[in-house]
Amino acid sequence: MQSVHSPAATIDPLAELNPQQLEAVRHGTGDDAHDQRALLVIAGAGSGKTSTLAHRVANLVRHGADPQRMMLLTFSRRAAQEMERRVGSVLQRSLRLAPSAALPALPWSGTFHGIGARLLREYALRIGLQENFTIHDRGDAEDLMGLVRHDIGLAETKNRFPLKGTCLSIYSRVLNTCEPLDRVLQDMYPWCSQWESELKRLFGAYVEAKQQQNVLDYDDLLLFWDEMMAEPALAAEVGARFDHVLVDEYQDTNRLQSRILLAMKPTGQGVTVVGDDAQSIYSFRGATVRNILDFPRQFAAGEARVVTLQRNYRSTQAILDASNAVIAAARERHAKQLWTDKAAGPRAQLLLVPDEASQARWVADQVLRQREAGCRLKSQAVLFRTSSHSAALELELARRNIPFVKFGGLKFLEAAHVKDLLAVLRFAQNPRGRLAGFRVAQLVPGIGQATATRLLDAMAEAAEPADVVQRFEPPPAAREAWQDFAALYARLRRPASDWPMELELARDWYLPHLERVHDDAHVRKLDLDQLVRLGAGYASRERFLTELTLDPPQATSDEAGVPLLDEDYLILSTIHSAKGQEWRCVHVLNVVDGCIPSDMATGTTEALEEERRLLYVAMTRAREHLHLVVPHRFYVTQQAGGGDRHVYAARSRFITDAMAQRFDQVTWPPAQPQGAGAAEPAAPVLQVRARSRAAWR
DNA sequence: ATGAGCATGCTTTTT
DNA sequence: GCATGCTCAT
Repeated sequence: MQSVHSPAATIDPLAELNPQQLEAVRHGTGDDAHDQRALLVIAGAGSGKTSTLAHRVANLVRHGADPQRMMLLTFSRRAAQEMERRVGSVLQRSLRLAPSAALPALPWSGTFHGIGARLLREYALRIGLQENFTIHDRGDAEDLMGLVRHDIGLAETKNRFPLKGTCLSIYSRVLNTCEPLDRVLQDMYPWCSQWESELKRLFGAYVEAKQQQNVLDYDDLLLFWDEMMAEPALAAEVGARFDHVLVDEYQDTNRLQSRILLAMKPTGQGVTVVGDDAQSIYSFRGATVRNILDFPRQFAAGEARVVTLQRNYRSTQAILDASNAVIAAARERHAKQLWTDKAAGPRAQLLLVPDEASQARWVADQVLRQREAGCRLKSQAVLFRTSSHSAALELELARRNIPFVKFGGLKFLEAAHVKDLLAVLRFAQNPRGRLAGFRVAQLVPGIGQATATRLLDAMAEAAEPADVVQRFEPPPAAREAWQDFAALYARLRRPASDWPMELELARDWYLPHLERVHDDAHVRKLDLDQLVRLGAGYASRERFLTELTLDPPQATSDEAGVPLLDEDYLILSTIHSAKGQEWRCVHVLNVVDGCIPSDMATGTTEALEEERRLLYVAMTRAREHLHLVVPHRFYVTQQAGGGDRHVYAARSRFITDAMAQRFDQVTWPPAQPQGAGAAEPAAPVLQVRARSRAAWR
């Protein structure tokens, strides 16, 4: 958001744009209508990218484009909603709509995977899919890979065979990068190269299993879409449905995604992509910067028009100086230097603290200090490489009653009880899904693996698998409990939908089993209640299941419910989840070697370069204040409670000595003449307070 | 055949 | 510190 306007003052919203933004917004419309080339917008951090894209969409609509015939591919549903909101606001101002006028909906906006799922469901019958397919998330996909791996006898090889997770990563990488298996093995998984033929066999069987079970994994959503586009008639039909296809964060797309885009719009007419190669941080998922670098020369009708946005509206010059210095050391990049006419502002700070505990204390202190200085908690963020890095800080914040919301690294959908309840719904949605069925059947006491397998085999044989559930004969001990489940299942299978009522029914059936199996059932029940509340927001069971797996709750606030949103709270986020966002004040934790770059990622130069861009992304989120915290002693995780194994960490290699000159270097706590007590001022205070509280109990 | 009880190992980022 | 995988008694 680059500036604030009073609604009355602005009639031509384009007046607020700079010449390059204007060029991007107007391309192909008005005076420019003769130019129907594809458009590439290279948008540096904070250069008003979202605003430009929103204006472009609004401008197209003003020139007669139909929002129903626009495809907007964004990185998350949140980004899609934000885009919809801002397009609406621009249109409202430019067309002088009444504030109450209905904003144009962009029904085809979402992630590649989300849009893929919708298209595939719509075209299912024409491309040989059943339209009630369910979607496996990463965990499900791994589990299925594990089962298949076991079934075809690769689990007990003489030399250890790659784990199921590794197998899935390899499989996924082959598809997303469109590279042959041997190449991928050589480049990324050299230690698995000896298993090439076995892996090939495994992947074949895995694909077979998915198809028999009417399930798709994440990669299938792109793969089948791509295959659909390889059929000229279908490609033409789908392509013709959309006059405009706009892709945000193009630097984080992979080969498969760019192929889909090209197949839909081979001439490039109506195509807009926006991105910044310096912010590419998803290569672990197969994304490649080549997409954005090669984009201009891909289209039949000629080279794409390229517009570069270098003017930064977000950060002070001091913050840009520091960020520019970090990215300037990158090996290969689209040369570009961000500039601003904002005041210099305070220099970025490099904070040297003794350990993680003091890091947490310093950040908490600093957050409160900034708040006193008028910076709301919501305008401040703490960023970190890995979700677990915020653990110490979370404790400290809780102790001081500082509310926060954490983005990224959420494992809500991975909790066993949440998976159980969702499996019931998925089993009802798609009776051929073995994973869900297997899980659900074993919830019934007296039914274990053997009986569950018997059930699912019978279902796989049957023409109407759902009927098998009703007439299935479990062992006598399980008969009564099975009847209860069969009744629920019949209810869930009724064609007339009574969503979200059926979600409650499923939960009510599940609760006794939850209590039987888990001794912390009361805690887990809260998650289920949350799931039920979440479900009420979706139109149908299918939409709920699909969108929950493709776009799971991002933040703990999604769990905590709406009321919290009114309050002020601090943002905690992984750097990945901070993409596209900005705050007045940003703290980056653990700017030490081993964390940034992660010690998992120092193997190849590519991986290392990505870590550098990650730090760059973190730094460029800041508008006014930027603090990089460097804890000197870093505790080793994964050790039994109370352990004090630690390593002495060095400042991240991305901040060289020369670069450090651009920062204010501060040591905290400041050295005391006597030293004693300086580091732990909080301890005695807390004791006194605890005692005074205890007096009232 | 089931499931309780114990040992082991693995931990980045996300659609 | 948690989930998965194993063993063993029922």
